[in-house]
Amino acid sequence: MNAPTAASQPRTRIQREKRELILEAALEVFSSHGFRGSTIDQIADAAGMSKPNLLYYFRNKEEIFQTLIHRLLDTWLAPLRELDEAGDPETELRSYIRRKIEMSRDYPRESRLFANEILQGAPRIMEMLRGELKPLVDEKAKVIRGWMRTGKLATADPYHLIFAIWATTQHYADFDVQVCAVLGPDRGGEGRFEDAARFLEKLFFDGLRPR
Amino acid sequence: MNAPTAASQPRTRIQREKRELILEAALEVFSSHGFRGSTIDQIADAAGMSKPNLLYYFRNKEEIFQTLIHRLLDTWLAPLRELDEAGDPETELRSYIRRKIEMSRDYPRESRLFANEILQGAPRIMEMLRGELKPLVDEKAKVIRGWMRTGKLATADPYHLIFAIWATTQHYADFDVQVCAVLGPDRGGEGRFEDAARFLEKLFFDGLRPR
DNA sequence: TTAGGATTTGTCCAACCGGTAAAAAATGCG
DNA sequence: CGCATTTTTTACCGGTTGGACAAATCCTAA
Repeated sequence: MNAPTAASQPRTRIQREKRELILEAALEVFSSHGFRGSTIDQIADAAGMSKPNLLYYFRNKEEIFQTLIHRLLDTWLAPLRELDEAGDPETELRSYIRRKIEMSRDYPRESRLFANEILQGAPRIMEMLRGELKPLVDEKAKVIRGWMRTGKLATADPYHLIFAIWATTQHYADFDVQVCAVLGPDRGGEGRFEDAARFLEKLFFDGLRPR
Repeated sequence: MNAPTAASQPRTRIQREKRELILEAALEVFSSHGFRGSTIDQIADAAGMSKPNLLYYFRNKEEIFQTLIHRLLDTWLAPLRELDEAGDPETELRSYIRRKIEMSRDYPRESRLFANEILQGAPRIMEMLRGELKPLVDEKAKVIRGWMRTGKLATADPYHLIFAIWATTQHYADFDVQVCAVLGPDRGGEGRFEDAARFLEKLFFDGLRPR
């Protein structure tokens, strides 16, 4: 009687497993074609089931996307949340940069999913940006400003600093094909993430002016 | 007799004007929905004509996209081309950053067009990346490495430096809605580009470690 | 074992999408 | 003007897409 699409919590083992399977497939498909560019058939294929079967677990395409992106947000924001006011500013920011580069290496699909959505004007996640992202950034911007006031960090706009860290680190996930095309076949190996991390830590703390 | 779709050069005044009109509309539509997410109807609407009429000027959707992106590439790479080996390294890089930020402010659609395409694996522009972008970056990377050897610039990987400049500056075009959502209504005005330029110049040259 | 719910499949549909064909209208030129 | 050429419109087509629905099958607990 109870269709799983109506249930907020899956009732059976199968429902839990299949919903996971679908979300994994949806991540794969949505992250590489965007919302409009992805079809339910593609997701169903990737999940190894028929379209009607998939639609038994999710009301529609929109609901798959929403479920997926809401579930991923916490993972995605985790590195920023871990920024610890009590820690040493330089150490904290260095490991934030490192963690973000590792996320680009290990979870590029998640990065591209968000990038795709924001690029198209974030019509489906604007709430999340204002409701969860902004408060978190506001909070951490205060922390960074506090660090700057102690003199342990040069004074700069903390918001643009956070943007700069996002941009540079996520670049290696979102624009991976470009990075690889420019670096060429010899330098395009897995080492690029380690190189990027080293470069960025140096750039962010020392800058380009020789000392 | 001669259909304009077969002609490399438009023959009449109307053909020149209408093709321009279509490309302008296509930029608007492609840049905000990506290739697959855009429909010929949307572009035709934006250009104020019917779909068959549009298809009188371009063979198909693919040709509109290719024409558009090839025409835009030069504009897009112009700032990097202007990097002058003979100039002062710091001045040259500062104005490169400024120009790129100005491009994000003045031509955000062009930035998003490329971003959208690269995010989805660059299936339609991979040739351009390898054939035009890589050689240019290789050349400019050599220039930057030369500057570093003179001691006027700290030593760092020039490729990752270029990536970092692209990432941070284009972020303000590609992720504009996120930037605005995080900065909030009070700081979301046009000043954000000027703030960004100031922040980035300082970051790239001085870094975050207090002096 | 078996009834009742959970799951899966096959079938179908209306809207949309890229693109074509041909007729109609507008344009330009001698 | 008269006529050829260019441009626009109308009508249409085959394929795809999101989604509905009911029949068939599977599972599980009593």
